[in-house]
Amino acid sequence: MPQRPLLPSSPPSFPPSLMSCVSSYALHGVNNKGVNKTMNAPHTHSPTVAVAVSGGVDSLCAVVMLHNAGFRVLALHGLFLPDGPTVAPAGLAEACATLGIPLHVADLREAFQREVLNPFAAAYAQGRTPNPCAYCNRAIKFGVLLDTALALGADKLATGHYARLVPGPDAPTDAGEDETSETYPLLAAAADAAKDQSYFLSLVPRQRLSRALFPLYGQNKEQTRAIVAAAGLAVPLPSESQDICFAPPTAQAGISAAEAYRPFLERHWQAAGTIAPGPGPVLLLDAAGNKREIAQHKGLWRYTEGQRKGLGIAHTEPLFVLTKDSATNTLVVGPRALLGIRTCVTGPANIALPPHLWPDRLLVRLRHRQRPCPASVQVEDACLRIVLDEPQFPTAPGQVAAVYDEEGRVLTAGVVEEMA
RNA sequence: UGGGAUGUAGCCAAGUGGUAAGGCAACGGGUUUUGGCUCCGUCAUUCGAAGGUUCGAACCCUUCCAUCCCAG
Repeated sequence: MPQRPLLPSSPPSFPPSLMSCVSSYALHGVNNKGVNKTMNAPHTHSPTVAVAVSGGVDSLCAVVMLHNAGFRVLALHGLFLPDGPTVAPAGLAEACATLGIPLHVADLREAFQREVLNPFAAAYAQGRTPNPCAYCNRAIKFGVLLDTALALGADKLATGHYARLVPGPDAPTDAGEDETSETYPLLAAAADAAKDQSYFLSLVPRQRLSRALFPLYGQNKEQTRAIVAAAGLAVPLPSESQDICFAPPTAQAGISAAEAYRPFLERHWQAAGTIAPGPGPVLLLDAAGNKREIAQHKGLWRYTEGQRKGLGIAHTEPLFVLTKDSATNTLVVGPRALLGIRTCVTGPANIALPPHLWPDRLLVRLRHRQRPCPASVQVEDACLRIVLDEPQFPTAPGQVAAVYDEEGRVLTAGVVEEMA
C-alpha cells in the first residue's frame, strides 16, 4: 500500500521558537482586532488565554510556553471524574503560584457523566465500541470547558494536545481587516507524527476550534519535558496515564490496565439497572465460507471487531473477531486472512471543509496512530461513505473515521456506523 | 466380542535410540490520551501407566489402561 508520510518526519529543532509559536496560526487571531472586538476583550494588546491543565506535563508545558510568550494566562482545571478528587492536584496549584498565574477549577463532573460516561456505557451495551476521548474533546474540553474559559474572560482556550491549526482554503485571506467574517481554522496533524492527537480532536466543530490553541503543535515529547524542566517546575502528575481516564486499573483483583473498562461498565450498568448482554455461540468462519460453532462467548460487549486476545479459543492459527451479530447474540471469528474491510459508513459527520473543496486524493484514519490510508469519500445526507483503496484492518461501530488531505489537514470526521 | 488405529503441555503438533521443535491459548511486560492491532518475555526434568532391554528410551520389547474406526 502506498506509503506517504503525513508530515515531515524530522521534528523542528529544539528549543522551539516562541516566535514561531506566536506567529503560527496556532496563535493567529489572538492579536486579531476583530476577534477581540467580538470578545469584548478589555485589553486588545494583551489577550487572555485560558489553558486547560490536568496536572500532566503536556498541559503544564502549554502554560509555560504561553506565559513565556507574554500572554495573560489563566490555568483552568476541570473536574471530570464523578468519584474523583474535588480539587486540583496539589502540585498544580504550586506550579501556577510559581508562575504567578491564577488557577481556576471548574466542576464539570455532571457534564462528563452525561456527555461521556453515559454514552460510553450505552454504546457498549449495544455492542458498539465507543471512543470516549473523541467525545470528551468535542463535548467537554471544547464544549463546556471552553464555555467556562470564555465566561472567565478568556479569548482562547489552549490545551496540551499535539495537534495543529492551519488556515482553511475557504478562509478570508485578510481576516484581520474583515470584521464581519470569522476565520475558522482547520485542524491538522501535529509535527511529531508519533504524538499526533488530531484523530481524537476530529469531531470538534470548526467554530469551536477557532477558540482553540495548541502550543505544542510543533514539538515532541522530549522537548515538552525539557521546556517544563527549564521553567523549574515539577510535574504534578508525572505518570503518563494512557488508558481510559475514568476507568483506571484496579490495583487488586489482577485486572490489567487494558481490561479496566470492563469492571467499570459492569459497575455502571449495575447502578443503572441495565442488563448486560449475556453469553452466546462463537462461530468459526473458514476460508471456504463455512461456519461451525466452536465455543461460547461471555457477552458480545466484551469483544470488538478485529480483537484477537481474550477469545480463549485454541486453534491451529490465531483467530480474530470478524463480526458481532447482536440480533442472534453471535460472535463470528476467523483467521486473519478474512479480516479486511473495504468500506465504512459513518453517522452525521463533522464537516470541516465543504466537500467541493476537497482534493482528489484523500486519506482516512480509522484509528489513532494508524498511517492514513488512501480512500474515496462521499457525503450522503451529511454522513460519510468511505471506500478504502486497499482492504484495512477493521475498525468498529462507535469508532471515529477521520478524513485527511495529504498535508495532514482534517477535512471531516464521523462515527462509524457500519462497515464491510 | 473379533480386526485395525492412536495416545507428547489447556488445544493442535514435530520428534523412530543420544538427552522434548513450532503454532494456538494463557500469563507477565512494552507501546498507546479510546477499543483493538502489534512487539517482547514466561509456559512439559517430561512424552497414557507399569515393567524390561540399553552406557543412554518419547522412540525397541511385554503387559495393562483409555480413545477412535471397521466388523458383528
